[in-house]
Amino acid sequence: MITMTEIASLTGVSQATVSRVLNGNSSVSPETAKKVLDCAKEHQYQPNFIAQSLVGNKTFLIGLVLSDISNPFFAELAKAVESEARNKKYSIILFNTDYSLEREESALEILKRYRADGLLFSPASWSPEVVEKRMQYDMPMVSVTIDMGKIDSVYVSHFEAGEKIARHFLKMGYENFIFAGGKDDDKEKGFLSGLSKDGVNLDKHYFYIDSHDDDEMKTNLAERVCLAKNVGIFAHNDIQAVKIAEILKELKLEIPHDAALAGFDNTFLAKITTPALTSIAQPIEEMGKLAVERLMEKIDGVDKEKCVRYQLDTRLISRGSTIKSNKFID
Amino acid sequence: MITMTEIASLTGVSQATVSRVLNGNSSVSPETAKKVLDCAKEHQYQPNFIAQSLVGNKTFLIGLVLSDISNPFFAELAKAVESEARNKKYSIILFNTDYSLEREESALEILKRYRADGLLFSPASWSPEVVEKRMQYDMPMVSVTIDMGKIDSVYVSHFEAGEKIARHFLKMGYENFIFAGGKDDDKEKGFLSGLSKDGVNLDKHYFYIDSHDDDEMKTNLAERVCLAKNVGIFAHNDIQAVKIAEILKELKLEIPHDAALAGFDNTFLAKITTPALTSIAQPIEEMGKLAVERLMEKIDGVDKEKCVRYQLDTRLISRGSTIKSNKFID
DNA sequence: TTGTATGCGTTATCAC
DNA sequence: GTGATAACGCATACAA
Repeated sequence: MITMTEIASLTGVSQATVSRVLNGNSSVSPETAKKVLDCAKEHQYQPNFIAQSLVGNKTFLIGLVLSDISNPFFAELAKAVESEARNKKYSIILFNTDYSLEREESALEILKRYRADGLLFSPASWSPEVVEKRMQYDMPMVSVTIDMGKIDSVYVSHFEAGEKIARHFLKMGYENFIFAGGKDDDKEKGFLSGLSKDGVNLDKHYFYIDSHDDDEMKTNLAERVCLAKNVGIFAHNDIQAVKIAEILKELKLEIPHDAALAGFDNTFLAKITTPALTSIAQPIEEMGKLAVERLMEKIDGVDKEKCVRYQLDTRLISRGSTIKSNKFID
Repeated sequence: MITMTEIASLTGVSQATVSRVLNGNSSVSPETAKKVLDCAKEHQYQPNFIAQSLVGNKTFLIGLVLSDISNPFFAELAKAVESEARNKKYSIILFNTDYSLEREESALEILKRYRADGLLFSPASWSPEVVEKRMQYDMPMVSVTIDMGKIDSVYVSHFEAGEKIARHFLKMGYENFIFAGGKDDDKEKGFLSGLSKDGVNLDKHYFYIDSHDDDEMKTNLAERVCLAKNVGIFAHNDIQAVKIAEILKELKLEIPHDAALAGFDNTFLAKITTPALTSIAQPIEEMGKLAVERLMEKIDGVDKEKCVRYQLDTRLISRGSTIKSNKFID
C-alpha cells in the first residue's frame, strides 16, 4: 500500500503537494498534478482512512447495533440502513445484541473506541435509567424501532399497534385473548387498552404468555386455547407468531378456527404461511432511511440540541389467520 | 474524549508513562500507576483504536461482504460471523452487494481504505477472471458459500446438492424437471448430472428458468407445469422456492400434486410453508465460524501461502413439497 | 504554485 | 521506573 510520502519521493515533490493533488481542493500546476496522479494510479494508491480519521476527527463509520439480525425485520432494516449510509459515504460497523443489554453496552464501548461518528440502534431496554445512561454516552445517536423519549427516535407506536389488533379481534368476534411477548411491551398495553375500551373483562378473558420460555409457552397455549374457545392470539412479532402456529399445529389446533393468530412487523414470513398471517406492517425502509438521515444531521450538527422523534404509521394487514370465512382472505 | 496526553498533564507524568500504565506491560511504580488509573477511570478514558491502528498497522476490523442480508440464509451467516469475530476481538464492517459485482468491488475498495485486517465475502462472481482479480487484492480473505478455487473458501458443494435433489426427484417418481436460478450455478450442473445418470432425456424433460425475471418466470412456469405433468422444480434457494410456490398458488396448481418443489439453504422458511419445503441444508453456523477462524489464521500469518478449502456437508431435508403421500410428510 | 512544519493519539525505542 | 523522541499517514497553516 503506497503512501503519499512515497508518491512524493517518487515524483520529486513534497508530500503536501501530493495531498493537494489527490484531494483536488488547493491549486497545483497541471504538470505536477499529472505526474502525481499518474504515479498514484500506477501504484494503486488508496487513501488511508485511518490516518485521515486521526487528523480529521471523523471516521465516516457508524455503528449499527441490532437486537437480532437473523430476524427478517432487522435484516431488512440493516439492508435499508446500509444502502442509505453507503449513499452518504458512511460505512457500517455491525453488532448483534441478542436483546442483551450487556452486549449492547459492550458494542457501544467498542464503537466509542473506534471513534464512530454516530450510532443507530434498536435498544435492548428503554427504561428511564437506561435512557439516562445512553444520554451520557457522548455520540450522535438515533434509536430505531423504539421511542426513547429524550433520545432521537424513529419508530412506530407499539401501543397503537396493540390497539389495532384488539379492535380487529373484537370486530372479528373473538372473545378470549392472549398476548405472547415480553413484559414491558407497549403492544400489550395497547392491546389491553383496546380490549378494555370494548368492555372485555380482562381478568376472565385475557391471558399473558411470556414468550421467552418455549416449553412454558406450549403448555400455556395448550391449556388456554383448549379451555377457552374463540381465542385471538397476538404475538409480539412474526417470528413468534410462526412459532406459535407450529405449536398449534402440533396440538392439532386449526388457525383461525380454533385460535386466531396475529403477528407484528409484517415481514415476508406473514405472506408465506398457511393461512397467511395477519400482522402489523412497519415501514421498514422508510424507518431505516429516516434514521440514517437524522443521524447524519446530528453528526453534521444540524439541530444538535433538539430531540427529533419520528413516529411513523403502521398498517393492519389482515389475512387468513384471523379471518374465519374464506371469502375475506386476501 | 480524554487522551493519554491529557491524562499525563493532569497527573504530572509523561504520556509515555500513561501508555505504560494503561497497557500494563512495562513496569511502573504502584503510586504513579494508581494515580493514572484513577484519572483514566474518572474521565472515562477510552483508548483510541484509530490511533492504535495507525501505529500498529492493525485495525481489528474485518469486512463482511454479503450478497443479500435480507435473505435469512445470509442473515444467519452474518449472525454467526459477528458472534465469532466478537469473541476474537474483531469488529465487522458490513456491506450488502445485492449480487452486484460492481458493489462488491466498491466495498472491497472501501475496506482497503479502512485498512481492514481481512475480508469475508460471498462472491458475486467466481469466474476465472474475477478469481484472478481477487487474488491481486492484497488482503487476507476467505470466500464463504462458494468454492473460489485458488482462494481460501468455506462452502458446500452446490453440484452435489443438485445431484441430491435430482436423485430425490427421481426416487419420488417425477419425470419432468425444471431448474430455476442463475446460469452459472453448479446446482444446475449437478441437477443435470444427476438426471442424466438416470437416463433422463434432458432435451425433452428438462427446462431451465432464469429466476431473475419474475414475469418471465410466471409465464414459463404456467406453460411448463401445465404442459408436462409430474414435474419436479428445483429452485436455487428457499426464497426463490417460496416465490415459485406463490406463483403456483396463483395458477391454482397444487404442491406437490401438480408440481413438486425443492429449495436450497433450508432456512426456517422451509419449515413454515404449507406444505413444508424440501430443501438442502447448509451448516450455516459452522460455515461462519470456520470462515472466521481461517481468516484469523491468515491474518496471523498461519499457513499464509496455503489455500485452505473446507467443503462442508449438505443434507437433504425432505418435506411435504416433494412427497405426494401424506403419510411421509414429517 | 510549492515546500516546511506541526499535530492528530498512539506505540515503541532510546536514554537516563 | 521514567521521560524524551521518533514514527504511523495524512491535512493544513504558514512561508516562500
